[in-house]
Parts: sequence; C-alpha cells; structure tokens
Amino acid sequence: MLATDLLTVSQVAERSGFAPSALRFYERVGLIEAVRTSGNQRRYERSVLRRLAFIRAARNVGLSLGEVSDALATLPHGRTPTKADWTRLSRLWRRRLDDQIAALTKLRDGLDSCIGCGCLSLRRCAISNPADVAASAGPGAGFLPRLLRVPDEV
Amino acid sequence: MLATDLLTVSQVAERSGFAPSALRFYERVGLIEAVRTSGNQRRYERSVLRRLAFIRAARNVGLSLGEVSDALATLPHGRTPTKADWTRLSRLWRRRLDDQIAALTKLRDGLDSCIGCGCLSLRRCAISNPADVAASAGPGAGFLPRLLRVPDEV
DNA sequence: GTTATAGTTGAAGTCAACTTGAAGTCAACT
DNA sequence: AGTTGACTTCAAGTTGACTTCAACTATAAC
Repeated sequence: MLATDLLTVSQVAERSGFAPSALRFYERVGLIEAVRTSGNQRRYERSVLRRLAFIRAARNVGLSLGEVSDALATLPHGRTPTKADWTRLSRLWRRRLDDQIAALTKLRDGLDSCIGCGCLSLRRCAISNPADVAASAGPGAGFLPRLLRVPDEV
Repeated sequence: MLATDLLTVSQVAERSGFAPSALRFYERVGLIEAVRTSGNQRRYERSVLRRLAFIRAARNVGLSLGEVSDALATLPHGRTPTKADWTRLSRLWRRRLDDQIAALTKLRDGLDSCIGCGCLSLRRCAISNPADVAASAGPGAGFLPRLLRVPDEV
C-alpha cells in the first residue's frame, strides 16, 4: 500500500546514476540507509535521492567520501540536507573551487613563462617546481592528484 | 675518474625531490635509466635530473605516469627532452590546464546559481549533474578524481 | 507453477603510484 | 679490520572508491 512509496535498488541506481554496487558500498560506510522487505531486499525512501544528489555534488567538487560523511554529520541526526544546510555547505564548496581554480591558474601562468625557455631546471622552473605545491605524505597518495581527466593524446 | 660525473641514488633523490623508492619504481616502469657499479649499485647520469624535472612538471599538470611515458616516447629514442620538445609538449599541457580551469569554473558558476535554491535535484541541479562531466569507466576510477586537495574542514 | 529478472552476501579484485619490510651486500671511514 | 650508512632485491602493503565474483534467494510476470 505504501510499498509504491519505496524504491528498489535498480530504480535508485537508474535515477541517481550510481551503480548498485556503489549504493551497497555507500550503505556499508554509512552514507545512506535502506529498509528491507520481508525477503531481505533493500527498499529506499525517496529522500535517498536527494542525499545521493548531495553526495554526487560533493564528489564533483572534489570532496572525498570521508569529507562527505563529515559534512552530512554536521546535519541534525540522520536528516537529509535542507535548503539551509545546502546553502551553508555550498558556500564552503565555492571557496574550495576558488582555491582549486587559483592553484591551476598559477600553474598555467608558470607554464606560460616557461614555454620556449626550455630550462626545466629543478630549482628554477616554475612548472616543475611550483613553490606552494607540497610533496605528498603517506603511502598511496599521489604527489598531485589526477585532475579533471580529459583523456587526451600527448 | 669520470665516476664524479655520475650521481648516486641519494644524490638524485635529494636534488630531484623524489624518494629513492620512487626512483627505483620509475626505473622499473622504464621512465628513467641507470648504469651500475661493479658492485651493482645504481649510478645516474646528470641528464636524469632533467628527465625527472620533466616528469614532475607533467605530474603537476595532471598527467598520469602512462601519459608521461607516452610523451617521452614521442622523443627520438631515449633522448632527454630538449628545448624544442619542451615547447611542443608544454603547449599541449597549457591546453589541458585551460580545460581543467574551464571545467572547474563551470562547476563553480553552477554552484553559484544553486546557492540558496536548495533544489539538489538529480535532474536539474547544475552542481550535482554537470552536463559535460562523464561518469567514470572501469574499476578503481573515481567519478571525478580528487582535485588539488587542500585539506579543509567542512 | 515456472521462469526470467532482480536482488542478497562476503570475500576478493582493481587501479595508480608508490612505500615498506626483510634479508642481505657495498663503500667509506677510522 | 670493523663499523656505519648507503645500497640491493623481491614481495607485499597502502589508500580510496568502488567493482566483480560465486553461490544463492526474491519477486514479478505469464
């Protein structure tokens, strides 16, 4: 009777664009929730779509799942983000995007000043040695991470 | 007597900023080369420093090691990049950076138009659903990769 | 009632770019 | 001659964000 109110895995997968395996994974790490049918199958409330939209937006901005978790945790318990939450968080994201754009722009300008000079000196070259780009810490972390990857012949 | 001409692992590590383990790894995948002493220790020619500067620059721009490999492979056999090579390749990199900046700017503008609207609709929201950002293919690849990560409270 | 399609679990695999560890060798200095 | 510090190899571990697999079980349609 209110079963029509609930969504199956494949429905949520199609509408959200996340693979079913990703939805299960997100549930395991506590990002989303599901209720179960008598036969133990997942059924999602509609609000999960909004939550997934939030997750996707955050990922697009470059947040890790851990950060998404933290962001969602700043919401009153288990609540799906409201308009006010969204406004607050999206302002933070804007700053992050600004920072990322600034960093890339700086790199590009360094590259411009390099083109044709051919120096490629480890000490002086602005592109090989941008002053403010720290080396990575810890295993598994790349030096500078992959950016918006547009597969591209070089 | 031309032994002074060659650099040890730790010398190259210090001057290039790459960890010794990274140098060994780069050698394994064919990005750099070394000669050996009678006792089987690596000795590097000076040109390896230029090559490493090139690699670091490329990584900073966001190229994968595979792409760095490809780029170096466009050089006449085994040669270290010259000024002309550098000019040619850095022009391509500039385009890549421009693309990345454009993508981020677009995302930011979408975010601006979203702040306060609270829609977060999977269909309409520009930030959760930027039209030109394709979903990832293959395992292990994130949807959109981590960007210039500036660890940041949210 | 049967089949086709969709869903379940837990464990293991993937990918990039390295790092870490163990167990041993080399080089330089005293 | 001995000790210290730098070096060697190969295998396995790390991180994040998932995906894939095998072996089942549910649900829906006919």
